[in-house]
Amino acid sequence: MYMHISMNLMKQPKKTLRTDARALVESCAGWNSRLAARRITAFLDRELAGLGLTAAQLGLMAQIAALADDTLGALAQRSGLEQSTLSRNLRTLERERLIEITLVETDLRRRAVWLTETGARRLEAAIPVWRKAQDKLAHSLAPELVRELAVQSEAL
Amino acid sequence: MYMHISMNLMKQPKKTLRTDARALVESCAGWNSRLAARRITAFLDRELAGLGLTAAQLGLMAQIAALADDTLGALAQRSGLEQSTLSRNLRTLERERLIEITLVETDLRRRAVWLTETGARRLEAAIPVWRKAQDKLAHSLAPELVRELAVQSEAL
DNA sequence: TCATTTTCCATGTAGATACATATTATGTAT
DNA sequence: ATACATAATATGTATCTACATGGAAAATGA
Repeated sequence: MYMHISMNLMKQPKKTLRTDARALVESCAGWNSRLAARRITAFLDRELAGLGLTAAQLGLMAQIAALADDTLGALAQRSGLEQSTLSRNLRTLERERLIEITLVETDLRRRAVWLTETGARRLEAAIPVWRKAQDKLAHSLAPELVRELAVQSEAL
Repeated sequence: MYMHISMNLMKQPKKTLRTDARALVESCAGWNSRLAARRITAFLDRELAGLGLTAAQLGLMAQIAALADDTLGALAQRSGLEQSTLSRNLRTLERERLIEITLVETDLRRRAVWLTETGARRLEAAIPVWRKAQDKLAHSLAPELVRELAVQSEAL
């Protein structure tokens, strides 16, 4: 307590700031989670190279393939993506004819998404490659750990 | 094993694809790491609202404050960011006069970064808020887990 | 010293992400 | 039935991210 006061009086904000900054860099869940995500995504992108799908696109297409209720809102919810983000991410898949988006007859505000034949084939081809990549990745870190993190982060 | 063969012969690629897709969605380290990062970042952004720094900017400024050797290349290395990504992320901080980037006299290819007085004050103000946010976040997930993940992902 | 290579950084291009806002369609209350 | 509120999605704007490439400076080699 006294030390804290004296530090303030000593006017060495630079040094304190550097120390605090180092603590943040070391322990910040935000920074570290993004760092891990960048590295893992880069790794998967390398492994998936040549398949015509990035790791992010593969994930999104799997979400679409896995979904029964397939309106954009439900998909955004399940994906943990902003509705507007999803809207734009879908656009690139749509442009490549991997998915289709159409009106829902019973409610013209809604849109439904599904994989095209091309999209289904592309996803089907990517999955075994993804499996190998995931196994390889598991040598360095446990996917269940990442899964656990994703689950826990839902509460935030 | 027999079942696997018979499934292939049964030609139900749709159903198999859906099952595979669900497995991917559940377990993919890429998808899950990005999902967790999105959620954690969104949480921190909410907690930091009004400070004039996003979670990403706070992290980057802390990296700068923590760094002794402060050329862009070294910073990119330490940050685990692409050099080009770093270059652009710095630009927004520079525009707000939170950092300064100048030539290194002894090697005109290099640039050095540091916090301005404004930047240092902004960071100093943000740190206690970040600490509170990190503590609050720790109720839902362990930051050490995220840290561990970041460390392990370096090997990929 | 001059040509070549290498290093460092910026920029072109493009996808991923989110907040605020606009748009259109549906639901509701009078 | 009309006016208003609500819901689903798209769009404007901005940051984050990375790959490929370009430009300038330094290092290297002959």
